[in-house]
This record gives sequence, structure tokens and C-alpha cells, in this order.
Amino acid sequence: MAVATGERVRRAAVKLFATKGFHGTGIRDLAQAAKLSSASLYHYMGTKEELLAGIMRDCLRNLLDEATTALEGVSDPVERVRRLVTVHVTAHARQPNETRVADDNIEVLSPRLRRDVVRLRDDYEALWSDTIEEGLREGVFDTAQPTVTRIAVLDMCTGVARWYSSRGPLSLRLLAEHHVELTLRALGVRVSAGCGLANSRDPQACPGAAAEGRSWGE
Amino acid sequence: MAVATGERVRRAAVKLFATKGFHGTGIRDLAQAAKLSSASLYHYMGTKEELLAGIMRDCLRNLLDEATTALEGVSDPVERVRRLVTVHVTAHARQPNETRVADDNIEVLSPRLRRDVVRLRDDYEALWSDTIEEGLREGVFDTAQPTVTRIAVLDMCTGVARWYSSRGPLSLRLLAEHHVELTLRALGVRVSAGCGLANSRDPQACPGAAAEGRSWGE
Amino acid sequence: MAVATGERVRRAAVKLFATKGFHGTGIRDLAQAAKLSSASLYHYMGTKEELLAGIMRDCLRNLLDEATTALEGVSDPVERVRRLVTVHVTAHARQPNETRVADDNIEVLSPRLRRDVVRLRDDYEALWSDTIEEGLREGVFDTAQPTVTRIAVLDMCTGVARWYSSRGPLSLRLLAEHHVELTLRALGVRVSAGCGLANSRDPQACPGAAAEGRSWGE
Amino acid sequence: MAVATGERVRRAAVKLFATKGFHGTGIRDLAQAAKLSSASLYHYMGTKEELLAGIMRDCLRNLLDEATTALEGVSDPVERVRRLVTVHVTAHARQPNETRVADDNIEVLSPRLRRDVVRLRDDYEALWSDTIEEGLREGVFDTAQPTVTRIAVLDMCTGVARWYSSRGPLSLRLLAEHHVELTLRALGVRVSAGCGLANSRDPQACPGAAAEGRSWGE
DNA sequence: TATGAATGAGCGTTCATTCAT
DNA sequence: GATGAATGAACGCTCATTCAT
Repeated sequence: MAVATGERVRRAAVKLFATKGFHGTGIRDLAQAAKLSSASLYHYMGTKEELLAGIMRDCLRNLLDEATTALEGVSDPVERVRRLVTVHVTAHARQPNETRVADDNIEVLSPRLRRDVVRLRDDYEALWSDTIEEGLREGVFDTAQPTVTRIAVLDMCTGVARWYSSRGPLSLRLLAEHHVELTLRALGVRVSAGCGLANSRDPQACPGAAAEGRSWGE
Repeated sequence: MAVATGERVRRAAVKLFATKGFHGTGIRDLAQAAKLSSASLYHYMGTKEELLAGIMRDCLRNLLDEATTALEGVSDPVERVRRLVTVHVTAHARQPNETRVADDNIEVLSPRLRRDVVRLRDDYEALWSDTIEEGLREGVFDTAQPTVTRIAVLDMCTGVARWYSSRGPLSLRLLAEHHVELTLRALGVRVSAGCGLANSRDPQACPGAAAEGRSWGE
Repeated sequence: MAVATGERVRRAAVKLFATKGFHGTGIRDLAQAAKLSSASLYHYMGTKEELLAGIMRDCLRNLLDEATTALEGVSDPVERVRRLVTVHVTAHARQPNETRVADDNIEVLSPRLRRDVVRLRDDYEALWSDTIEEGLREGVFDTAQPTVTRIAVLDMCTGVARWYSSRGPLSLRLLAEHHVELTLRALGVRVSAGCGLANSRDPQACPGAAAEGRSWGE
Repeated sequence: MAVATGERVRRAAVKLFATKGFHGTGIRDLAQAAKLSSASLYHYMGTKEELLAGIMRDCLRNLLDEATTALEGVSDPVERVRRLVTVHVTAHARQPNETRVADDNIEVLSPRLRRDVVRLRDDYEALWSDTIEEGLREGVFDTAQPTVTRIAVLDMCTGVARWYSSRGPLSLRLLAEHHVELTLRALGVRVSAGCGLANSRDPQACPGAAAEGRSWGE
């Protein structure tokens, strides 16, 4: 069966919000991309802002769920970080549009709609801070500014959504592994040799990576 | 003497573009913030888009100049990276609005105005890639995916503009030093102990850090 | 049924463009005259300029069609001129606004929109020049400057749109007949007596003729 | 000495009002064409509308003066018409911009400024109607609709301003003579042969005649 | 004389949204 | 469901004009 109309609307919104921004995307752009009249759009959404909030909520909920699942029963901080990074990077590489929308538009939301989204984000971030604190407590991490380090690592992993392309030479797995290594290094973990990261060379990470937005680095 | 009117316009634009986005900022918002009528605004700017491009150009030009100056006569890749990171982080911490505008709005520009901006950015990036390549060649850096690492490090250093507050407990110097360390770790440089980074603890990096946009991590 | 909204818009535009000029007519004037909000206007038109071009195109197309039809199967130059003048004058008397808009605004159009309009006008004019040339060739017309004469005659017949009123004492038929006579005289045709034009006196052609624009002569 | 600034302003206005229309000409266009700032413009004019009215007034006053002078002591209706046409056509050929502005913008003026202009125009027209009436009374003219004929003739002679170019093959003298003939024919005067108009052929009246506005006929 | 600075009003057009059909 | 019709508000920008210097 074809994609349901409501889903088509949401997908159009995700793509447009990600590429042109919320304020840069008009209701008519949305309608056109969803092959609907702009009036019909309103059968599938509330306001434009609610549509945005819904996208952000779902994206963050997914991320939180995946991370929570991935951490279940794992207590070793190094392994927890591995999993957090993998989940985060994978999500941002696979759904760059969704995650960019979720990451970039919190300030657009009015207080009412912002609340839920912020809570989800904070819950998600707590997984990271708790893990890092535990690693420090256990002495397996070594960083003078854990909060700054956490933010830095998150920014670094989040950035993936803005440049990674699965059509480039770098597999999703390698991408994730590389970010795991970068993160562990940032946290001062001495990574044992032979983890498969230490020697291969990247030819060019992501040639298809697209437009201006991301020749940063290409 | 008071600030010249044209400068007031630019400052208003920097603040508003940074906080509400280019499309989220209306010409009337700008006028109000610059204490001018919307008609008078046009004595000090071309189009709204040209105003944006001007801000971006100047910001990137500054960054490029500062980095170029800082690297003058320095050939040791480690020292070069230290300086690049310091310049980058300092600029982003001191002028978070300018840098955010410059970093976030390339895709907004029409081709004509985009050209110059992209060139500046590419020139700036080249300083980083050249330095990293040289370090790899000399064997002082160790990273399997230098391009990815470079992007990651830049994202991490750029992120500073979104959360750092000079009113927080972290001095600009410490901030820069910490990012130098994170970057060198990412590049696989074994930092000798006692460099002053390895033991202090951050209480809370930046309590005044502001709105929702940055409780990411606070 | 009442007039369709789109038609109402066009009629308002015709009247306003004719009386106040294209640049003198604001989109809000148009909206008010069409009893619509200025936003709604845009359901029935493209840009204001396209609205103008459409009016001009239709007007000229009608004129061309009517003239072509009137000339079908007629080869006598005198009779052809009779018919051309009759069609032209009648159209300008009956639809003074449409024709004034079509006659006065060619230079307003941007090249893209101008092209079609100019082509129609040139095709129409060709009917006149061909006819006049043929009459000269046959020796039934006598004028030293046929091109100038053609322009003069056209200006004279076109002017009707600026002053004729059907509420005046002059019937449409007499108006046309009189212009036929003027035209044939200009072309040096010796009009046989008794054609009904040679003796009646006009009391006052058109007292209701309207504003200042045409008391020229009233 | 160079042209006085005030005169430069007026000339710029004449050209621009003629080609782009009053409403189509902005104060900035005027300033640029007069090589002045738009503020300085106001040292040489009142409002834009008063500038227009001044141009129209002067143009019509000139026309009226010239015609009055030309008619002085001439009582023969045919000769009077000759002179009226010659004056009118010459003025319109020599100062096409001034006359177009004067002819086309009466309805633009507000009542206060319109009054004088209309009076001048009516006085001028009276010369024509008086002459025609006299010719009819004397039996030298023969036209069933003298008012219509007068308007038609005036339209025809006025049109010259829209297409004649002194760079074309038609001399100003021939142009005037031809229009005299057309007018006399319209008035039913049997023109004696040998007046110099009856045989020469125009190749192409006015090739330089310009743009779209006047390929009507070219 | 000349102009930079300033503006209230208005330009043509598009915005997000509603509603009757 | 789907949409054409409709709109008040706002968009970026320009208008004609004034005034202090």
C-alpha cells in the first residue's frame, strides 16, 4: 500500500524543515511537497508549529528509547558510552533530517510546545551525564571538564547529521566506530590497540555529502 | 561618542539573526532593535540578505585573519593545532552571535552572495586540513579518519558559541585549553601530563548559559 | 447568476487602469473595486502586470479577430478600409476602457509579456498597411505619405475611446460612418455624394463625455 | 555656461514623465537623472505634482502663444487652419516629451492645479473651433460633424509626438505640410494641385522612431 | 546650495489559517 | 477527505517628503 497521506505530510515537513528551516518553509511549500492543497494539509496537522513539535517529539522519543534499550543491563561506563555514541551517531546518520529538525528548532517552539520536547532532551542527556559521572567515579574516565566534554562530544556526534552520506565511502559501522573512538579519547580512556580503528585511512569520507552546507570538511 | 547608526543596525542584526534565525527575523524587528523606522534601515543596508552576507563575510574574514596571523612562522603541527583551536574557540566564545550567524546561514544565501562566503570558509578550513595532514605525515597525529576527525573537532569547537557564557565559572582561557586538549586527544596526540588540564573539575560550566537552546548539556 | 469573481476583478482592473493608469492603480484600489481583500485578488490573477498583459492581449486579439472576420472575402480597398475603420471605431467606442488600456500600456510591460502583445498589434496593423498599399497600387488611394497617413488615421480612430459617449447625441453608427469618411478623405478617395454624411450637423457630439481628459473638444 | 540646475531638473522630469509616466517616475529617478540628491531636488521644485503642473502649463502656454501669434491678422479659415496645424505639429515634433506630458496627464492633477491647465487647453482649443466654425459659416469647409472632426484632427496631429523622429527621412516641413493636407481634406477643402504634397512617396517615415511604443505604424 | 538622515504611509505580494461545499 | 475561496496580518521594500546641518 502507498504511504498514508498523513505520513507523506510529515515526511515533506521533515525534509523541508531540515533543509530550509522552519521559518523558511511555507505552508505552500509543504502542500506542494505533500501533493496536497494547502487547505487539505490541515486535515493532517494542527498548526505548522504543532507539526514541528510533533516531529521533534517523535525523533527525541525514538532516540531516548533506543538509547535506553541499548543501555539495558549494561553497567560498564566504557561500554555504555560505546552504545550511547553508536545509537546517537547511527540515528543522526540514518535520519539526518529528523535529527536536524529536532536539534535546531527548540527555540522556535512556544513555551507550551517546548516543554515536552525539552524534557525528552534532558532525559536523553541525563543518560550521558550519568554515564560520564559514573566513569569518572570509577576512574576509567579522565577529563578535567566533564560537562564541557560531554557537550563537545555530543556536538561532534550530532554534527554527523549535517555531512554524512551513506553513498560516501564510509560505512555506517565505521562511522560509528570512529566516533566511539573519538569520544573515548575525549574522555581520556586509553583504547586498547587492535580495535580496528587505529590504522585504516579514509580516502574521502563522503563525496556525495552535498551542497554548501557541508563542504565543511569535504 | 555613541555607536554609529550603521553599526547599531549591524549589531541588532547579529543578535536577532543569531537568536531568531534569518527567516525568523523581520525587517521590523530589526528596525525596532536598531531604534529606527523600517524605512531608515535602508540607509544603512542593502537588502536584508546583503546585510546577512556582510555579517558572515566579516566574521569569516576575521577568523581567517586571526588564524593566519596565529600560524605565522609556526610549523610544528601540534603547536599549529593549539593555535587554531585557541583562535577558533576564542572567537566563538567571544562573538557567539556573529559566529553562529556565519556558521548557520550559508544555505540561506543566494548563489551570488554565497560565493565569497564559501570561499572564505574553504580557505579557513584549508588551514586545518593542511595542518592535520602535515601532522599525520610527520607521524605526530594518529587518526584513522582524518577528514571525519577534522569535521568532528570543528563541530565541537564551533558548538562553544551555542553554550559558553563568560559569566559562568569557566574562564575563556580554560575553555580554550580544554578544547585544545580534546582536539589533540582526537588527533591521537599523547599529551604529556602536567599540562594543567588533567585534574581540575568543573562545577557547572555555564549556568548563565541561557535559554533552552543550550540546556543541551547544562 | 452574478458575474464570476474573476471577471469582476478583470472589469475593475480595466476601469481603473483606463482611468488612473497602471502605475496609478494600487492593488488595494483593485481589491476595493472588486469587493475583495487584496489577498483574495491573487486567487484570480498572477501579478498585477500579468493582469494588465492579459487584458491587453484579449483586447487586441478581439480586435484582430473582428477585423479579420470583417475583411473575409473583401478585396476592394475602399470597402476594406470602410470595414477596418468601422471595426476599429466601434470597438473603441464600445470598449473605451479596454482599448485605452491596450493602446497606452505597451511600454509598461516587461519584455517577456510585451512580446505577445506587440505581435498582436503588429498583425493588426498589417491589415491596415496591406490594405492601404493595395489601394495605392490600384490607384484608388492618393496620399503622399501612406505610412504617416495610416498612423494619423489610426490615431484619429483610436482617439474615439477617449471622448465618445453613447449617451451623447451621436449614434455609434454615425460615429463610425463619419470616421470612415474622414479616413477615405485622408486617403484621397473622392467620396460620392449622398452617402449620408455630407450634410447633417452635429449639435454637440458628446456632452456626457466625461472628465477633463476629454473636454478636449467638448 | 552650463545649464542651470533648475532647468536640468525640469528637463529630467520632462523626459521621464514622457517615457515612464508620472506615476511610473519616482523622485529618485528624477534625482538621478538630474544628478542631484533627492533632497536637493526640493530646492528647485515644489511637490512632484507641482513640477508636473508647471511643465504642462508652460507647454500649453507656449502652444497657445505660438498659435495666437501665427493667427494674428489672418482671417482666411483655410490659412488659419494651415497655421494652426503647422504650429501644432511642429511643436509636437520638436518637443515630443513636453507635449506628451501636457497631453496625457490632465487627469493626474488635483483640481487646484488642474484648473489653470484646463483653461489654457480650452483657450487653445477655442482657436480651432472658432476657426472651423468660421470656415463652415463661410462655406469653405464641409464636414457633417465639425466637433468630431476637430477632435479627430487634433488627435491625429497630436499623435506626431509619439512617433516622429527628426532622424527619419521625413523633414519637419514635409511632416507639417502633410498634416495640413490631411486636415484640410478632413474639413472637406478641395486642395488645389501642385501644393507639393500630392506626389512624393515616403519610403519609411521614421526608422529611428524607437521602441515598441511606436512601431504602431512603423 | 546641497545632502545625509529620517520617516509615515504605502507598495505588490505572501503569510498561516479557516470554512463552506 | 479534499479543496477553492477567502482573509487579516505581515512580508521586504520603496514612496514622496522634511529638516538639520
